[in-house]
Amino acid sequence: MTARDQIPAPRKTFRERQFEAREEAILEATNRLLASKGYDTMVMDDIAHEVGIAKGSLYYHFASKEALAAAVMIRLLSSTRAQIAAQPQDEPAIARIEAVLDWTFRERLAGNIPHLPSTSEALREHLTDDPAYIDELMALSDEIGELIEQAKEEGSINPELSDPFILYALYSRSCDPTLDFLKAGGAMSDDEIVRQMMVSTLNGLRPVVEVVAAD
Amino acid sequence: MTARDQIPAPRKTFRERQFEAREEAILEATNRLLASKGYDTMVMDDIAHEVGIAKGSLYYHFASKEALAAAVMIRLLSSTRAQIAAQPQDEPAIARIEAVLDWTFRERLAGNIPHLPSTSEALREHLTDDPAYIDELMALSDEIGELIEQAKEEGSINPELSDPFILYALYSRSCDPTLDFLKAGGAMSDDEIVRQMMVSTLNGLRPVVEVVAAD
DNA sequence: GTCTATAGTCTGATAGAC
DNA sequence: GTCTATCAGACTATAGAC
Repeated sequence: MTARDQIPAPRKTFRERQFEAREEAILEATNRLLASKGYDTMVMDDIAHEVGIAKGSLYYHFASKEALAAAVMIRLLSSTRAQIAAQPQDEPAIARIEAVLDWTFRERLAGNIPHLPSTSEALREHLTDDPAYIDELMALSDEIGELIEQAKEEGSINPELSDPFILYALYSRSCDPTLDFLKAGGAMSDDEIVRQMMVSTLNGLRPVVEVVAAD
Repeated sequence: MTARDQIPAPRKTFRERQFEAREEAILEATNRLLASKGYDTMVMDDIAHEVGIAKGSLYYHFASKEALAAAVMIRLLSSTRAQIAAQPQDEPAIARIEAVLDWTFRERLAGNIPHLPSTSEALREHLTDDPAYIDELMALSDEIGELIEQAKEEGSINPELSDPFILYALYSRSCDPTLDFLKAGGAMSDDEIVRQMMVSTLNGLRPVVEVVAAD
């Protein structure tokens, strides 16, 4: 903003770079642990051990376990938004919803997504008090809401289902434990699991076909 | 088993009756608390206070918090089985599935069902080690599996969805957080919530209607 | 009332970026 | 030479099962 604009201010010292890299490593490790153990079971020592740093250092980067978990969740929301943004704008809305859902299922199967459902009560409260989290969640919900509206206009979603219902249903499918059960069962390939999840989810939202008697 | 069988009910019965009544009261209170607060948030003092007994007395009836929660879950499974059993045998299987699902949603909305999804990791492990719970769960799963098979034979379920998938999907819908979100939103009546849940769930399982071009 | 688990703090030392 | 992120790890405080 000053006359010094000639220097684009990439004044990132190596120190800052390392600081950020470590922070990213902490987030990455926490993400993994959250996906595998869940919030309650994961203890701060686990994270410290996984990253290979002292527990105290964690608190250099994040004020609390909850704040750390919140940062991970925000990261998840924003990578989901990135997926939406990456969809070709000329595709019909329903196809874009489908693609994002497909991506979500596959990420879940790969163990890259911390599961919200078993999120602790304490964490949920903290989350709803975190403006950064709320902002990100609202932004994502708006974007999905937009897709839902478009898909309805295109006639590819059942109009008797309300917009909030569809939004929540999509969130719910993203966390659906069915995926974990089938994966744990080991009898189905990942592709097959995703296929059945997609089929039943999308058919559930599709408009009902009126079968007219042909006489 | 002894010669004393001639006396069918010694005065112990009264005591037993009270014991059982108290046990039922504990289960009822725990059920309520589990439904409203969830497992982690619910502390043993809550239960003792709710029932109006000393905390120590809880341990006279149940060995641990987990055992108590397990007993509540078994109770839930068996009341679900009772619902299935109460369905008229001459109805098509899909109608019976529909009726049980409807009952489940309404019980949830009424706050009578402890929500499984936020079940803690520790509890889940305990549950899977509890033969009584496993037995009940398997029995219920068998009964639902039976209905699924029948419904498939009747042509009312999409044959490209596997039986385990459908079973898990039904369990999943029973715990679907969408219900809680919509209820919390307050913008929809209970009937409307149930209607949309039913529509999307059942359409998701229904066979795909082939639309044949009419030329 | 007892005991355990664990989030979170404090300390004093250290290496290395500035 | 100073500052800063880090270390190891003992320590406190608290909640909650039992």
